[in-house]
Amino acid sequence: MPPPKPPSATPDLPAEPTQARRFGKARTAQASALLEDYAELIADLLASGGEARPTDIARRLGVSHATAIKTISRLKREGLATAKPYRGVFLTPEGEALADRVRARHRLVVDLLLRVGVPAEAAEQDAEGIEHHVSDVTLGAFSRFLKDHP
Amino acid sequence: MPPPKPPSATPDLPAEPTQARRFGKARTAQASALLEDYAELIADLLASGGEARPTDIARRLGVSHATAIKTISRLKREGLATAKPYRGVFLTPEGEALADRVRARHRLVVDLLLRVGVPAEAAEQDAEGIEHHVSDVTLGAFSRFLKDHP
DNA sequence: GCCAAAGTGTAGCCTCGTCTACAATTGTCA
DNA sequence: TGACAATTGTAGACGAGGCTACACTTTGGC
Repeated sequence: MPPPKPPSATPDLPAEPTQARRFGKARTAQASALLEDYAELIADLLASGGEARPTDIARRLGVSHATAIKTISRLKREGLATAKPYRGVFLTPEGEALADRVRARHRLVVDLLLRVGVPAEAAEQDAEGIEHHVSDVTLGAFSRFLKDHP
Repeated sequence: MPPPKPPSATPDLPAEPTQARRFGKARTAQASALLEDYAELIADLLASGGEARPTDIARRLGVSHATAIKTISRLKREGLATAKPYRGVFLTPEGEALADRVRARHRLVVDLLLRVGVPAEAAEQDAEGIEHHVSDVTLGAFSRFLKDHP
């Protein structure tokens, strides 16, 4: 490859740092996505059934119980959950706060999708993946849009 | 934990299989996200600069060149790209098709976000993460919404 | 009271995506 | 022409997230 192309081989695309930052953020967002899903699900189970058991969590998420247990360990490591052996999982205050935020965001994303005409089934499905990448700014815009276009 | 709760410990949440399917899909979507980003970027570089070099790709994506090269290998393994040592990267027809699809989807997602009032900067940023989780059904809805609400 | 089934936990393995460090190639310019 | 700087490629490590297989608790029902 020719070295003398002075600064970059691609003059017209957006400045690299911007694009790199964007991709990087999308990558890190994905990293916390799993924990968010777990927190939300645990909160749901606790609220409705009273118990959050690894096997139930695994079944809901479509993974093996071993995987669920491993991720629950990570949740504990990050201070989001507590669990004593053979005793079910609970959320710490931070875990609950996270779950609340996630739940609100999920609802908002689904509502927005429905509002722009996405069928319910697809809205739920896609929201599961989309929600983890919606920034607060965008969330605010969604909420405003829904208020103005009921 | 009590064994005799007949079918499940959580009676009121949506049926497990549905939810598991949703999460599973979100997980696999994320798996192809990287390849999609690479394909799109390579197409951009090829179109504008004429060359797609591993180092440029790495810089744009904000990763080390080693990471880029490894991912390019995967692209080749999956039949999306071709590359000879020290000679730059090119897309196969399938790779180009993928890039086209990804680019169109990206544009549609950004447009939709802008249309509902998301600031340009946030729209671009969030779209980078969101686009990989937007199904064809949802994409169709977006396109219809934009046509009906110009 | 015991016991078998269900749930829980552990170990070991795999792939992906990322990195750093080191080796090899290229191509210009002195 | 040959050396040097940049690019490219390779090796090895690591953590996340997944799985299967195997071991250990718990607990209701007999």
